[in-house]
Amino acid sequence: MKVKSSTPTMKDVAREAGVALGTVSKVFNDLPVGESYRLRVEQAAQKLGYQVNSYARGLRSSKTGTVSLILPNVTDPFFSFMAENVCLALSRRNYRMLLTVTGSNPSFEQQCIRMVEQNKVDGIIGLTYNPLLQVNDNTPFVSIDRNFSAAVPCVSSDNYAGGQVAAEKLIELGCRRLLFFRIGSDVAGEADKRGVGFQAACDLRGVEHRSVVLNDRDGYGPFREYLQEHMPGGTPDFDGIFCNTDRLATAMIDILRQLGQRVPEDVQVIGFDGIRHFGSGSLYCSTIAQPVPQLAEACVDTLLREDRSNLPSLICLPVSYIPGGTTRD
Amino acid sequence: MKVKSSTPTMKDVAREAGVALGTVSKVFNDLPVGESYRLRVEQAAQKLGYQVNSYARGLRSSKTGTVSLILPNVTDPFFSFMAENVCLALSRRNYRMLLTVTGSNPSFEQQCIRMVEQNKVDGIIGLTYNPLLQVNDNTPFVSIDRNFSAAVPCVSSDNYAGGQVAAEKLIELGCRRLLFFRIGSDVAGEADKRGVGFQAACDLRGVEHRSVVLNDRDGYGPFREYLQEHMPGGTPDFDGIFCNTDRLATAMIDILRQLGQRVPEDVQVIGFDGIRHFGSGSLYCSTIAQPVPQLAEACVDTLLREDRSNLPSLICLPVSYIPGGTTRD
DNA sequence: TTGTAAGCGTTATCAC
DNA sequence: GTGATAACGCTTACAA
Repeated sequence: MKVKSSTPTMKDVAREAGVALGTVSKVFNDLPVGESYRLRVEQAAQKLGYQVNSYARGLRSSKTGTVSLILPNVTDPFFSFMAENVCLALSRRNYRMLLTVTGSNPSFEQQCIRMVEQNKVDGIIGLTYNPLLQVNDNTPFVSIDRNFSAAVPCVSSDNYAGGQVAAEKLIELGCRRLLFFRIGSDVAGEADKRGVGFQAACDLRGVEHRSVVLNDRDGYGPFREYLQEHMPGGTPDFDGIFCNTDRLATAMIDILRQLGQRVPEDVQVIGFDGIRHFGSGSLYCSTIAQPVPQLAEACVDTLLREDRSNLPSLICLPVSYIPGGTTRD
Repeated sequence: MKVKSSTPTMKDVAREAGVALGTVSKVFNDLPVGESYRLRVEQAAQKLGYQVNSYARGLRSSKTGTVSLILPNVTDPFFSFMAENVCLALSRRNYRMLLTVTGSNPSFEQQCIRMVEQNKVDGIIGLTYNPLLQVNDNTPFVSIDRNFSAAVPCVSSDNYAGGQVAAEKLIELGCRRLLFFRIGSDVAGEADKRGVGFQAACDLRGVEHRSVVLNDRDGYGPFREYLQEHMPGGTPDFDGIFCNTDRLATAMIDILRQLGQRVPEDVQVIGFDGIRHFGSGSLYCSTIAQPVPQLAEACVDTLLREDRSNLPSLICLPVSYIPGGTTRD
């Protein structure tokens, strides 16, 4: 399976083709070259198995064909799906992906940025939690779900609309006493709009709603307590819950069932993300699905745009409601 | 959040520190340098925010500090967990990870190898399905789960022992009529030993066992039919199933339940991998868990070893049985 | 349109 | 131990 080879250089190709070094370079950069020359160079390159050395090219022209993706982790299905789609979108454009997982550690995030800057990538796509992140001005950066400033394009789902749709669906399906559960980091992000949209839609329709908002470090305990306390005599004083992620939703569904409630008969639940079961591909819950392939494409597209003079500061992609068995539809 | 900077070079650091260029280089390569000089250089570098340009270094010394990981996908929890752990293991050693997903497409796998070779990575860790994969002899390569030849180190779980343990557990828990279900690619791999170990252990204990072995493209249909056909009058003629992956196990458990069987009361099931539920972190089934962090560490360790003269051709790491509710323990 | 030559930032080889 | 200098493989003016 292994194969010998003493990596040929442009000089070798030039000699083989009987042309000058510069001509070979031009061929590989799609610059105008006499057709007969181009052919000879291509044949010579083929014969020698030549490939441009991207480090030499990177050194000379600061174009490395590499983009760095920075993610908190890649075990969460949303992130791993994102990683896969970014990787594919980059492959299509003949770019490579440098992946770094930060464990949501702000200082490590900063360190990663430094490391990839040193590595001279053509750009960075980051889903980070460090609000003070310092990124070198000449490294194109696209943020996922976090709006740093107008100068840094942010790609996200239409979280606000997603929250609205969740509320409308629950109401349409008969709910009148709604709950919004949210757990996440303290860092402000686009995802916060899920709750805002949800509440706005409830208010608009005059439907009662309450919120429980926690930080990651609180764990699910307070949610459980809330649910328990709001079931006097075993009957819940709520009939629908919108959770800010599918992960939270599945956890809440488990708790509800443990507490003797039926989902979706007694309580309907909608999550957010559109995570699918690893085996069957079915949903864990009814959900507002994020368009991950499109998000990935938008990130790559925005990052690699030729003209970076006036980039959009926010790119919002439409979400879609998908029934997943935890609502009565 | 953005910050100005016109990337300083070694020359700048040298000037700032009042030393020669070569001295700066030595400091950054941990070569012997007078202590006072080292200090001055470090201060100057700090002050200027200098970082070595890894492309220049890569061009000159062919050490790029980058390793490529090639995986079929990163949405399968086993692969994504692997990716994350490889990434972390590399980060610890100050290496970057270039990730490529191949979609199990053999020709694309080959193309990826070419691409990363062009990118001059320090090594490749690959989980591939192309049996004819051509890898440049001077690019260190470590294979996951596939034994190409003695020259290519392969890292895998102790699949044989895992199969044995699965059989022993099921027998210990009262099973007497066992089934082995396997689905996967045609390409021979270490994972094939799961079935071998299972069967050997059954034979050793004189316990009846049958196998159903399918190819990915067959889908689960034939398994369902097999199960149905082997339940005359609703009573299965088997009482334990070992599946070659957790994914398959969860699918079979679903089917068994649809067919009116109770798991684990009527039929006990053990899977392989140790995949955990994305939300709760609980297992999907009783399983033979692969030591993914250790596998990742072993890959990186083997790939980056200084002395590559006599590498092991196979590194087998111990697996462990974990009850997950689909066995009676 | 083609060939020549000067670097890009590092590392490594020498004299000092 | 330290400091000039020649590569590494490529791109890109610029000259032919």
